[in-house]
Amino acid sequence: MVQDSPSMILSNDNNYGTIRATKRARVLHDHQTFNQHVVAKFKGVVPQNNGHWGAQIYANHQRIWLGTFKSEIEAAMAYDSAAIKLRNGDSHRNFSWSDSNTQESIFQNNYSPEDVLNMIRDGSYRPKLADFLRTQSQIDKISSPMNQQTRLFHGTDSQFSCVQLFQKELTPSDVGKLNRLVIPKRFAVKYFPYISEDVDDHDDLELVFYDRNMRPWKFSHRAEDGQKLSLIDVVHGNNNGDKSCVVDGDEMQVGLELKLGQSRGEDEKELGLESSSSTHTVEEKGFRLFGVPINV
DNA sequence: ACTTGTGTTGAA
DNA sequence: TCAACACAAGTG
Repeated sequence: MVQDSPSMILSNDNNYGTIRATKRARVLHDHQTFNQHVVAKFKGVVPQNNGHWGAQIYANHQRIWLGTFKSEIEAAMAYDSAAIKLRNGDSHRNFSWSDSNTQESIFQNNYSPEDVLNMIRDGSYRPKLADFLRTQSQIDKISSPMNQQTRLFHGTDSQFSCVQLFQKELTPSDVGKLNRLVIPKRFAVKYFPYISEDVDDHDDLELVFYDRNMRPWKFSHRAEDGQKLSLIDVVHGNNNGDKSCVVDGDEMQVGLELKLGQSRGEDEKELGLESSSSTHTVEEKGFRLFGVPINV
């Protein structure tokens, strides 16, 4: 029932792209009633006496059980997912580090290590990841090729690319003490979820953007459910000393509703900012955006 | 009765 | 760290 091929190549339709799994020879054992040429295995995957496969990962001097799975491949993927969250970049992966893995790490940024582990254990991880990936590709299609500008961010524990949604030149009021960033209404309408003008039925939540240092920038918004990860960045102006604020966005999950506040002009809407980031290292040159020093 | 996952150990 | 193995705890 179990094959003894030393290696196998899987082509996948999902988002793992082409994955090559290298199996390592394993000592034969026969404590199982029959069968038993369980000959190869993935890292972090351990055979169960009933033909199922268990997944485990070691972190901080302790073994963390990830659950049991019907196939060793599922178990191997569970290990990989846990490894992405628990280890930093390094560490062996059962499946090659593809762009999907990169996307997966972005997906995981929405959750704590415990959340990720729990989702892996209760089986909700894969579906959620698939959902995220699906939404992600949808976003890529929406943004027109002309505006599509890929930028590479180097986060503290991840590296990924994203698609620029829009860019806006900062105004004096944007960098003033009003704690708000005004963006053209057309951008809000085009890229953010629709929000009703109804002032009553809504709870204030926050929309978080992450800069290249994965520092969170929280904007007041209105939401119903779900989460979203967006990116924000600052770039140099062309000729003069102007700086521009670039807002990139990658929707991670559906169900979020953004609170854009009151519409002022015919053309603009504003975003209230809570200036979330806790501690920041001081810097010399640059300016402050919502009180947060911006290096240039 | 069968499955899951922890205890434990020896090897890398 | 890591996985092999034994077996107790958990499930229905």
